[in-house]
Parts: sequence; structure tokens; C-alpha cells
Amino acid sequence: MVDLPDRQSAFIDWYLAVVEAAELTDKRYGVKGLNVWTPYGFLARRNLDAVMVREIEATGSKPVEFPTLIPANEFAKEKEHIKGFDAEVYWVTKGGVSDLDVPLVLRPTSETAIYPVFAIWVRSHKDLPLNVYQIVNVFRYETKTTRPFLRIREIHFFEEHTCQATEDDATARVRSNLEAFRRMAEAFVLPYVATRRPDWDKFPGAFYSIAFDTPIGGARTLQIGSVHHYRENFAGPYGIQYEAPDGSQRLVHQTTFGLSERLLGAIIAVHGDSKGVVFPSSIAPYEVVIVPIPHAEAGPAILRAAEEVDEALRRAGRRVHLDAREDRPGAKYYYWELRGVPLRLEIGRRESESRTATAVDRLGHRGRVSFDTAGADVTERLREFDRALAERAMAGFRDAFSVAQALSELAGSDHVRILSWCGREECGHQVENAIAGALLGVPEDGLPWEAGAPGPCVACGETQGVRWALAGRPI
RNA sequence: GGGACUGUGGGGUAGCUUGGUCCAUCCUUCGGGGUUCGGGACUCCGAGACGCCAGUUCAAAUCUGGCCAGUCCCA
Repeated sequence: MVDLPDRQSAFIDWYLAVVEAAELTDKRYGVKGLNVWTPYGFLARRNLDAVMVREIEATGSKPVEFPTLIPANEFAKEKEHIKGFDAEVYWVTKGGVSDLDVPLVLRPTSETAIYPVFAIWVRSHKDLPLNVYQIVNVFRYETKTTRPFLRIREIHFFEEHTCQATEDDATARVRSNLEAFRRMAEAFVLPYVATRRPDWDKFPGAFYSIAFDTPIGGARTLQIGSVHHYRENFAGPYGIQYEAPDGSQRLVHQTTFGLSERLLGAIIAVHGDSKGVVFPSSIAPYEVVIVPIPHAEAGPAILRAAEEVDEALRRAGRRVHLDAREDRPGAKYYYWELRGVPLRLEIGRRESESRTATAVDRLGHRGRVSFDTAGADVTERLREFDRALAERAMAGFRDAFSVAQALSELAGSDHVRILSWCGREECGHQVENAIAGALLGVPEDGLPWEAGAPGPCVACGETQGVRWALAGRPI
């Protein structure tokens, strides 16, 4: 019997309660920002990773894994980068009882671990492009309040690192990553907006950064991924160069693409409701749960029927769980709704006799699944569920944005704001002060909805070179 | 970096102001038995906690100090 806080009025309390109640994480480890991956949460994470792997490998990226520890001298090579991460790295300074000659950094991200090796791997233009990714844990000494999946100190991190021959090639790789993320987000059923971050908020060492944000719990935004164009900024310090066809030595242009289990947090936050988690079928640890409904005389036949459907779905490749516990059916319904299972099949006396299970999806839509065509029927119902979930999420997404005509409209806003910005840093900071948040940047592929032409800059009134930008309060 | 606050079974809590009535309350959870089972069952029996270390005191969940863990606010 779990009573969740109200999602509307106490969003973050709802979120914290739901991730614990649904047994997605255990935060009782005793060290701030380090949480335990429980079996159910781990299964969800594995499905998340599978989508990322599938989509990035479809673009020709190959898996690698670099060491966790980075020598201090390599870490310090790119000046902006070290400055950006200085305050949040963990240091390893001892080996056993002796001090290390060269202190080691626990990677907060892996540029500085990977690039010295890239300098060895890349010799010729024929080695390019070099597109590799890894899914590893990175560490950041977060000083703010930590929250499961959203802000943590040991991060489950997807990072692609690439080397391209030219700036244009790198720009093309950025576009390719944006497209790959679009396909991932489709699988996660996550609406988002991609913006080019203002210069003062780009990744340390980047030429520019494009980040993906999704609105959460009303006025807040959650960054769920980013793609960076480094130009030659890292290639120079790390000496990553190649011999061009004309015999000249040239620096590579690099890009990176980063994602994390924040996506899991976003999925929970965006889709969840008063009953708990709602997983899209791609991420759900179990896509289908079968609940037998006991009956005094028909009991054994009902259980046999449930096992038959369980087996059929398993053979059809579905992630299915038969819940044969002694509890009452109603208790099981609540239990699995809390845990976000997309589809529930009820099998009692009626279903057993008609060889047709009652199907109820997590959004409450009812239907039927024939024992004899269970695989195809369930596939169809899950597709329909994902479609309905996407519709619901998209409606919430559109409602989360509104246009602000003036700085004075930003304070206390309960929306992510769309506003006109001349592009000057001074004006950007005025916007950030007014909204007590961040100027997310200029949308890369259009606004969440059509807003016509921008007006004068909300800060200075300038009318030349003004563009739509988004501002919000990052969670 | 500065400030405020909190810590009681697995989870949530009462008790703390004014030390003794507390081998610590209630809900939930967990183990076992029985009756049940189409939306959170009932019942019987049982299990489980004062963050850690010192101090004050005849007596500490309660007061004091340090530590650890966590939360919030400000820069």
C-alpha cells in the first residue's frame, strides 16, 4: 500500500517516492549521490542501453572501453576543459600506503583518457572518420542535492567520441548524432527540444554544444543529452593529426555525443502518474505481466492457461512475467501499475474457458488477447499502447511552453518560455536573472510549436538578427 | 564556500520542550498458520529501531560535545 505524494503540487517528492516504491533504485548506500541499481532498475537500464547501442551502431560507431583513471598531466592538457571540471573531479592520490608520483583522476568524462590514444591510432586520412563509443561509469563530485538518476556522483554514461577530417565532416557527424538521438527518443517516447547552448554554457573546451531538454513537472527542464563540436580544440593539445592525400599534416575535427541514466529519470518523470511509473514498451523490464485469477474449482485449469500464454509470449520474444504469487488479483494490479508494466493480461475462469485473456494496458485501455494468437495480439496491443503514450506525452510537451513578450513576464513562470533574443550575452544574462534559471539557447530544429516570426529582443528591444530562444529552470 | 535544520524497526511515524510513566506508539513491511481470492482481504501467532563515539546524571530516545549521514536556503 503505497501512497504517492501528489504529482502536480509536489513533483519532486512524487518522483523520489516513485523511484523507491517501484524498486528502481536503492538510495540507502550511505554515500551522497551513489545509489544502488536494484534488479528491476537494472533491467530497465539494460533496455535503455540496448536502444542507445542499436541506434549508434546503426550509424557506424564501434564500441570501445578506456580505463577509468586518467593521469593528471593528460587531464590538464586542454585548458578550458580542466577549468570546467576542476571543481568536481575525484582524485586518486595513493597506491596502497604510498603517494602516487602522478595523481590520477577518476574520469568525469573521457576526452582526456581517449585522446592521447587517438593520437596514436590516427595516422592517415584513411583512418578517418574514427567513430567509437563506450558505456562506462564516470564520476563527478556533485555538491548540489543529488537525486536518483537525475543528479548523481557515479554516472552511467554513454559517450561517443569521433575524429573527422574536416570541420564540415564534424558538422555532418553532429547532424548524424542529432538524427540518432531523434530515433532513440522515439523509442523512449520522449518529446524534447534541441537547442544550441549559449557560449557561456557550452561544454568546457567545445566549439559549440547542442543539448536536448525535456520539460519536467511544469516549469522545470531536464537536459537529457548533448552533442558537441570540438573543432580542433582537443586535437591540438593532444596532437591528433593525420596525413592528408596531398601529404600535409592536419589536425582532426572532433565531436562527442553524451547520454546517461538521466534518460531513465526523464522517462519516469515524463510518463509517470498518480499510480506510479509508466514505461514505454522498449524500456519496460517486463512488457507484459500475466495475473491469474484463482477460482475454487477451476484453479488448476486457470494456472495451466496462464502458463500456456506465458510460454507462447516467451517464444514470441516478449519480456513476460507470470505473477503466480498467493496475493489477491487487485493487489497485483496495483503492484504492477506502480512498476509501470505496459500490459496486463488477466486470466480467470471466463478467460480460461474462452481461451481469450482480458488485456488492460497501463493507460487503462481494455482489450482481448487470444491464446492462439497471443504473440501477434500482444505485439499489436503494445504498439497501440506506445502510440497512446506518445500522444499523451506530446500533449503535455506542447502545454509546457509559452511565449514571453517581455522580461517582466519571466519571473515565477510555470512554463518553459519561448522568447526573442538578439544573441548578445548581456541580454542572455538578463533573461537568466529574470527567470531565475537558464537561457537554454536557440532551437536547432524549430520550436516545439509554430510561433511565427520573433519580435524585438525581450531584453534590449533590438530588432536586427533576433531569433527565438528558450528559457527555463533546469532541475 | 556561508547559514539553517534533520537523524527512532525494511519504509513512514509518536515520544524529545519539562530526563524516570519507554525492555519505546501507531500504520506499513517481513516470517508462519487458517479462511479467502474478477481492483489494495480477514484473522491468529511471531520478527524487527532510538546514526556513531564520548560526556553530564542515581537515571538519557530525551541534555551537551565531536563525528558520520542526509535535507533545505544563500553565494
